[in-house]
This record gives sequence, C-alpha cells and structure tokens, in this order.
Amino acid sequence: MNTNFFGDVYDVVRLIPKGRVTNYGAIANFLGSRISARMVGWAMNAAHGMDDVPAQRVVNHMGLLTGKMHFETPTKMQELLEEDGLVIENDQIQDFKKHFWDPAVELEI
DNA sequence: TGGCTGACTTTCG
DNA sequence: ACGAAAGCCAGCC
Repeated sequence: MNTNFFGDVYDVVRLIPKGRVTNYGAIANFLGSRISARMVGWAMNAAHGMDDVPAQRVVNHMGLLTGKMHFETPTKMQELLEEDGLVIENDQIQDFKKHFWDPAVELEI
C-alpha cells in the first residue's frame, strides 16, 4: 500500500474532513510531481468498492462531479456530498472554493 | 514487450 | 475569452 501511490491517494482521500472536497491536482501535487492528476483519477478508478475511500469528495478543478458516472449510481455521488452538508447543483459543488480542502495546506507536509 | 487508455490540469493559439 | 492540444504515469490488453 504505502509503496504504491494508490495507497497514498487512498490515505489522503480518507483524511478529507466531512463537508470538504478536493481536486485531483491538489492530491497529485501533495504526493509530489512523481504523478500526474490523471493518475489520481486512475487511482480512484481502482478505489471502486473501497468504502473507506470517499471518492465523492474528490472532484475536478472546478468542483464538477466528473466521476459521478463511475459510482454505483450517477446520483450516489451527489447524495453522499449532500449528506456531508455540501450543496450540489447541476453536478457542480456550490461555493467550491470555500469547501475546498488542500492536503498540502491542511496537512502542511 | 509494446502500446492504448484514463474519474485531470495547464498552457498556448 | 474560448478552443484545442500537450503532459503526466500506472494498469491492462
């Protein structure tokens, strides 16, 4: 796990506080320039079935739920985010900037 | 073994 | 301001 960047991604995603969201680029930047934002999304693809990985809190750079289609149901992602207290409209997170959670800043590594 | 794919981001035109 | 293209790396034929 720790050897694979997948594990790092999962760990970061698990650390996302409730009601907060982050984007792929932030995670990629936090893990280091060794990976690209695409790989984060690729890692999330492998996160399927991992209940410990709140992939719904990971969205694209503009707060759009691009990965919702990969969930059990396209609306599942929005429902989960709404349960966290977020406001989703037209598959986009409202006040995304305020709810944005940057691991490189919050974790201050 | 080699090449295509992908839940993205950034920059150039 | 908008559109298109490149860049990145691991997993899967």
